[in-house]
Amino acid sequence: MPFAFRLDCTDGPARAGSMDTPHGRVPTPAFMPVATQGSVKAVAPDDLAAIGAAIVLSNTYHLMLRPGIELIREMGGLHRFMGWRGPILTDSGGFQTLSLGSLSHLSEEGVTFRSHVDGSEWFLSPELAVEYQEALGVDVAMALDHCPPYESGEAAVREAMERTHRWALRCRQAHRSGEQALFAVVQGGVSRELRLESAAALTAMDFDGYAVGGLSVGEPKAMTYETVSLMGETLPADKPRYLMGAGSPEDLVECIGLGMDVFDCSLPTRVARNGGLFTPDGRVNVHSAPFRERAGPIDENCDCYACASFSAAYLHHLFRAKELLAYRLASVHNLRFVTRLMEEARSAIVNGRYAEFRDGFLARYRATDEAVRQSQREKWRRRR
RNA sequence: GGAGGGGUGGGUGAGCGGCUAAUACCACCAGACUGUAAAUCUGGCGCCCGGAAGGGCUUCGUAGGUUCGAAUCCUACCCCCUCCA
Repeated sequence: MPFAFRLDCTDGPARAGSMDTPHGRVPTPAFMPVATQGSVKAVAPDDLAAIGAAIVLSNTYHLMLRPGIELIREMGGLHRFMGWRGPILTDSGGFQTLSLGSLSHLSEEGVTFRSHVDGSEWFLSPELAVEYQEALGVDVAMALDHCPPYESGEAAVREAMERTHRWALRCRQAHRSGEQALFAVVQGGVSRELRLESAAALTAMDFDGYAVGGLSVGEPKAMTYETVSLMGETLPADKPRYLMGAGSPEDLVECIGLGMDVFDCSLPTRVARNGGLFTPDGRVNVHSAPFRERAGPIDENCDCYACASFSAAYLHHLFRAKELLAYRLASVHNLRFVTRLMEEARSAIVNGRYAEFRDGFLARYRATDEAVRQSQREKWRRRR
């Protein structure tokens, strides 16, 4: 089955739809757990299925370094290799030109970089990124882009954007697979003008979907939302919009409201491994003292395996003892939290009550967050 | 009974005349984390005042002593460990 996106309904800028892929349907809004190296850290595919995750993201960059694209191809493709039957989207490695900036060098041809694994020298071009993703057999491939740091000047942002466009075209031309979708990445920093220009240039090349890249890289939140909002208004309505790298509960709820369909983020799983757990009343740290004797689950109303089966005190203990189960349970919980958030958002959109849903969620999530901070501040003050 | 070694902040354990309110690790208390080089990183951790800079007070088994100055040297005492009998 070739890739197809269907928009089911809208509620203001918010959209409910679905992406059909060779490995199944993805209802949107959708959150993609991040499986950088072919594994969502600390959780198994069974867990992902139980969580209700419809699609996961993996990374071409990491997989090419280890274990190597050719090996995965020989093992029957990434799906078989990692034991995941559902859809997979791979990032091209574009983000690593930023996050591993000190190890990489950009040229028009592509990016040369040193492996963080063994120091060896590697090269990735738009053509290779496409070839590799085809070899991995993933459902959605991303065009290689250049994601500049937030601190970059206007000229550098423009340069990165224009290079991204040229690379996107090369990816488009190199892309052969009829089954696999290819998404392009809009760049342009927080400049309205550049973003409009980028969206127009890439839309003209006709991709299967459009990602908004270059955000959540340290810019003020207001600028993120402003840019996302602009993209929600600008990108073609009949194609999926993927906001790359955003995944805090607040960002998800806000950005769905601004017209985004798909998200990925390492935050839920990374934060989980450090004891940070999402609840409707804000993020809590189960490693902290207040949870030592809490008999109830982390979140009374959560239907995840961790909350259904274990007390907060037990999770607290697992973290203190550095038991490996802690990472799994916490990751399962956070992934279920954001996945359920997607389900609830979709339902709200379908019922034409998205604004209400969003405002209600944010008010509660932030209010308690703020109350907790306030009480912490007072605690500090009293101690001193 | 004889010979030797040792007692340092919640724990392990450095220091062995001034640079030491005292290294480091752990524990503990917090914070950060957004297309994952992350089961990571950062800060705090004797008491009091201060937002901080900083200031004051009390600490290295106990009690004395030597010295301008002691966790560091001396004496006595208490306790612990090892080996021999």
